[in-house]
Amino acid sequence: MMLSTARWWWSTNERRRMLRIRTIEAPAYVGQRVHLGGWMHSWRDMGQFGFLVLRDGAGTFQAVLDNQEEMAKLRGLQYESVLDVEGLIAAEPRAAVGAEMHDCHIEVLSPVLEPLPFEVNKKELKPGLDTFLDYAPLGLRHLQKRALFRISAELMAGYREYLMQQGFVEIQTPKIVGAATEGGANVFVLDYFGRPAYLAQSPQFYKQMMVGVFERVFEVGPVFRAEKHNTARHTNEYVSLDLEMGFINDHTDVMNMLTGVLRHMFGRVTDKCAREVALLKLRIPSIGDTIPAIRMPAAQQIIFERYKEDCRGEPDLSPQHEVWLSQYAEKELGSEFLFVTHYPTGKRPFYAMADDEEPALTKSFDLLFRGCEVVTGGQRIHRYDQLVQNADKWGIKPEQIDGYLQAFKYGMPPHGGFGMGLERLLMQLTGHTNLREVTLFPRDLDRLAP
RNA sequence: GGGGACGUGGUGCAGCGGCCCAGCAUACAUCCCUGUCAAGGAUGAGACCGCGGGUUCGAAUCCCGUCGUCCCCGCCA
Repeated sequence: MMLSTARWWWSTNERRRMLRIRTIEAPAYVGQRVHLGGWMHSWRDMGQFGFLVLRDGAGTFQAVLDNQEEMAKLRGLQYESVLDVEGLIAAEPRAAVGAEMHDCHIEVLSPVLEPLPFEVNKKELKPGLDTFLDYAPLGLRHLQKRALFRISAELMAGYREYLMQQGFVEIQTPKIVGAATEGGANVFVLDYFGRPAYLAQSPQFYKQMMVGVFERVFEVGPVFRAEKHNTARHTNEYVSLDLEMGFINDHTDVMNMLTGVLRHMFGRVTDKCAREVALLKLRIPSIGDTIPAIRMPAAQQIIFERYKEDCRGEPDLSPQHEVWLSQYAEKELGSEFLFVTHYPTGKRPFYAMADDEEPALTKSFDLLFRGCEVVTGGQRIHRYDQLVQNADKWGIKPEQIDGYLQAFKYGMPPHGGFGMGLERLLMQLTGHTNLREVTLFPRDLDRLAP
């Protein structure tokens, strides 16, 4: 249950100290005079009296005003004005939560005088994405919108909670880096006291180095991709839930850890976000002991047989392929999740461990969730000479990745890990179709503010 | 980087050659209402139909350009 946030509050109305409580705690204070502080969510003037719904960081609560003097204080105020309302919490069966505030005294803490650009107190948020993002500080106050980010917070909390139980240590790796050698995505270049530096596109190298220190590490942090992609499932900055773990047998150990942490994260959302889940009408997926896994070539064979498109031998899956495979997994395997394993060597970074029996394939995996890729991971090469050799094959000179190689030179255990896109996960969980809708302040091709 | 749509009061939409000096919902203003909870009712204000050219007797509507937005693909989380 949520901790009480009740605090003593100096009332300028009453010239005395009174308890300020949060709206969701209010029903527990029936019979007491308290303060509620919050935003004017709605105001329904019925003539002789009116209903004021106050919204705070936790929820909403209704106050009934039947005093013309108090009602007059709301004249000229727009919604979202910040009010302190002092009054008596009374049991009232006609109120939505069985209680409401009576005998209210209002103090206007911060008046809003200009009409809002759009309504934030309606059931659904109306404006288009661009308009919404222009007014994100306001729009994010919408109950559905903020429910989304409360769930996001619990996903992160669940991620941390589970991994710490599993002996992982949380780390923060640098986001300003001196070399951009991982390949794949483009990196942002910045001026570092006259030298070029880059925004980290992944904590990959650093979390691997830290396996040499703690064996098991994880990080929750931003990553930056300078790709000029313009799609509904890409942004240029996102939150990556990373982990890396030592002493594994192969990539399936990492997949099992991922399965466990996801199950825990969803469990935590179910426990802690019941109101948000109900508000958004979410269906939280259940995860059994294991998530089904299918090898890349077999996946392509299924696409060929069931959907009549021949992508066999292609190095990667297209978004359409991922949708099809998810459909297949749901129908035939009863799972909204599906691991696709053994991506070809050429499609994966130089540190990816090749499969023993089929060296053209890697011990790697992607996790598909309701049709979209949300995680990529695998086993890494841990032998120094092999890593140097492979880097060379990818055209990377050892001196470029000096610090990284050092970890391996001085002994690294077999290890692996993954990176999970927080917003991607949230998007799929909440049924949104544009990543920007589930990113607090998205950064994309042409949006840098707010 | 390639392809496809769409720009109409604050917001979200309708209208797609003359019935439109532009309609609806909501927001906003004034008023009515003693149980609202997407409150209801009355009245009112608010848009030179993204911008610039052109076609036409006549353009929100057709054409060209331009800017902006959205979507799909490449790439990826």
